[in-house]
Amino acid sequence: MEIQPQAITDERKAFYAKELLQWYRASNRDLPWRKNKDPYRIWVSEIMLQQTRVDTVIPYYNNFMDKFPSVEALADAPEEEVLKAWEGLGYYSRARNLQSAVREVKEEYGGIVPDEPVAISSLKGVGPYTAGAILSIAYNQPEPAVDGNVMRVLSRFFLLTDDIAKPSTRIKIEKLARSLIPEGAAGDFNQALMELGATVCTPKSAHCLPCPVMEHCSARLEGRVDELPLKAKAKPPRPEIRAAALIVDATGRLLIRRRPQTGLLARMWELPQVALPEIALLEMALPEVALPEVTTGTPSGVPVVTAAATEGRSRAAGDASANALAAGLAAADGLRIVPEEWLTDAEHTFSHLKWDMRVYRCRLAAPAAAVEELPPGYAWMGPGELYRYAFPNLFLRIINEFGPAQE
DNA sequence: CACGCGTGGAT
DNA sequence: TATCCAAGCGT
Repeated sequence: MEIQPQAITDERKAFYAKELLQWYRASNRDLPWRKNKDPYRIWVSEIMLQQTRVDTVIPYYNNFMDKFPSVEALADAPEEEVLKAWEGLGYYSRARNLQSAVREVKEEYGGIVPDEPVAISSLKGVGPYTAGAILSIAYNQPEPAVDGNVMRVLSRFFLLTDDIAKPSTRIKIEKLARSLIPEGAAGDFNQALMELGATVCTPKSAHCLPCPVMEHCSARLEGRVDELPLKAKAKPPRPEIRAAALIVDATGRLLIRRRPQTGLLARMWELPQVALPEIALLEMALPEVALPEVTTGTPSGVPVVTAAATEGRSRAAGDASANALAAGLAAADGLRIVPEEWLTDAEHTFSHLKWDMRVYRCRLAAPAAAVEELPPGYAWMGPGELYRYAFPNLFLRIINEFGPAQE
C-alpha cells in the first residue's frame, strides 16, 4: 500500500478508534434497524442498504419488517410477495437471494442466523461486507465491515492512495480496519466508521470542522482531502433504444409480461417491449420529412402507424419504431399487435445500461375470440390489481400515468 | 478481475 | 444536463 511511512502508527490508530467511538456513541442517528440486535433485523437492513441510501431504505425496511418480522415469516412467504415488497428498491436479486438464504437458515440452522464467519459467508447474498456487518453489529465479533464509506474515510485519515475501485484494495483496507477495532466494541466502531462517511466525511466535500478525528487526519494535514480517495472512473452506460406497448382491453385490463428467471430485472413484470433494430435507429436520426400517408400493411404484414407522430418527432421515426415494436413482439413471442398512438418517451438509466424507450398505445391484432389465448409469460392485469404484480419503477411510472385507473 | 445488476439524491 | 455514487454481491 502506498502510504506515508509515518501515517499508520499504533498511536494514530489508538487515537482514531477512541475518538471515533466516543463520537458515535454520543451522536449516532436513530434508525429503525438500531432498535435491537436481532440478527435477522440487522441482516435485512444490511441487504437493503447495499448500494442504497439510508433515507431510501427506511420506508421499505419498516414495511418489510411488518410483513416478514422473522426468519420463519420470510422463509414461508411466497416469492412474489417478497418481490412486491422490494418493488422500486432496485437490485432485485438481493430479494431473491435473501429469501433463499433465510430458507437455508430455517432448514439448516434451526432458524438461528449463524455467528461464524464461514457459515454466514456461505449464505446467498452475504459477501465480505455483509458478513462482517452482521457478525460485528449483531454478535459484537471483532470482524471488519468495509464498505465505500470505510474505504473513503480510512483513505483520507491514513493517506492511502490505492485505487478503491480495485477489489485488492478492499482486502488491504480490511486488514487495516480489523486492526483498528477497539476491544469489545466492534459493532459500534464499524458503524461509527460508516456513520462518519455518511454524515461528515462525504464523497464530494469532507466537512472537516465537525470531524472528531480531523486533528490527526493525514489528508487534511497535507491539504489533499479533495484528492482522496483515488478511484478509477466507471464505464458509461451503454445506450439502447427500445419500444414498449401499452395494451388495454375492453374491460380495462392491461397486458403485461413476466421477465425471465435470470438477468436484468429477473422475474419482474413489464410492459411488452423490444430493443429496436439498427435500421430503426438510423431512421430516427433523420430530419423531419414529408411522407405520403400510409394506410396499409407492409410487405411483411406488419401494420403501419397511420397517425403522424407528435411532439416534434418525425413521422419516419414514429413509424419506424412502432413497426419495429410490432415486428419484434411477433417474432419474439408470437404476439400480434397494432400500434395506434405514440404516448411518451421514457428514459431510464441502469448502472451499466441506458434505455431510451418509446411507448405506444396498441391493440391486439388477433380476432376477439383468440384474445384470451396469450403467449407464455403474458397476463392480463385487471383494474386495481397493481398490488399483485411487482414492476420495476420504470414501468410503474408509465402504467400510473397512461395505464387504466387503479383506484 | 471485469462486468452485470436499479434507483434516486447531490452537486 | 451530466456525473457521481450509496451500509456490494455473484459470476
